[in-house]
Amino acid sequence: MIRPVEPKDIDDLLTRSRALCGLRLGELARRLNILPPPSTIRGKGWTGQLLERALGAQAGSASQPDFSHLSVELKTLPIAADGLPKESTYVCIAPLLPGPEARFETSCVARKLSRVLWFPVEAGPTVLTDRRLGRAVLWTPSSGQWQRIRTDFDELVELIMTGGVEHITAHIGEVMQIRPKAANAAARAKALGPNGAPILTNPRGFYLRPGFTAEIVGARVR
DNA sequence: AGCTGATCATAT
DNA sequence: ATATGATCAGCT
Repeated sequence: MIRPVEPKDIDDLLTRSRALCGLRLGELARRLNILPPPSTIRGKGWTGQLLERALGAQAGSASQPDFSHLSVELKTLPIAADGLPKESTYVCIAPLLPGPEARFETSCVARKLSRVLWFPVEAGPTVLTDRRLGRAVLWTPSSGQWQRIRTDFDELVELIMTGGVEHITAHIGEVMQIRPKAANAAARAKALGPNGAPILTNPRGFYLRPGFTAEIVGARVR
């Protein structure tokens, strides 16, 4: 295995994914001739990018699902020693101005979450290269899950589109929240201000809460 | 101990 | 600056 091509269909993708179950990240990186980062703090997105390579996803920062021809988004999910997701999961950038992205049906949230291949990965104190891959789960939201996602989306986007972006905190939302998503707190993006006038604010992103992703992958509780 | 706000790397 | 991939780390 050096640089796999795109999987031809969903079954192909799942077969490849299952073949990686139990593998340590260091071994996978070695097979792909990819160097591990010096530390997790300097390699926050490394695990996800490693899996993209391993499964033949299209690299790049296009606003498309990782496997666009299959409409499948790939997400790694860090699992702590207790079997539960350790972190929230970034979904996409939150719209700060009116437009198609502000309506749920045509939002990045709907596009990204319609089909997700969740890849559990050991997290915690172990060194990055010793972490093992888990069993991948292909997920499409149930009607109830869509409903909960949409309720949070609508509440959050309504706040933004009425000029209340500065009032948003990560406390809002049952399964999905909005948090800063930027290089740092000084980054600015154009948004709708309180009086309909444009303002500059820190860019935000949608994140799925750990409790929700635990439900999705059927994380064990001990 | 969990969560929110902040941050790190890479590509376009 | 905007998008992708995420985890860090201080505060409650």
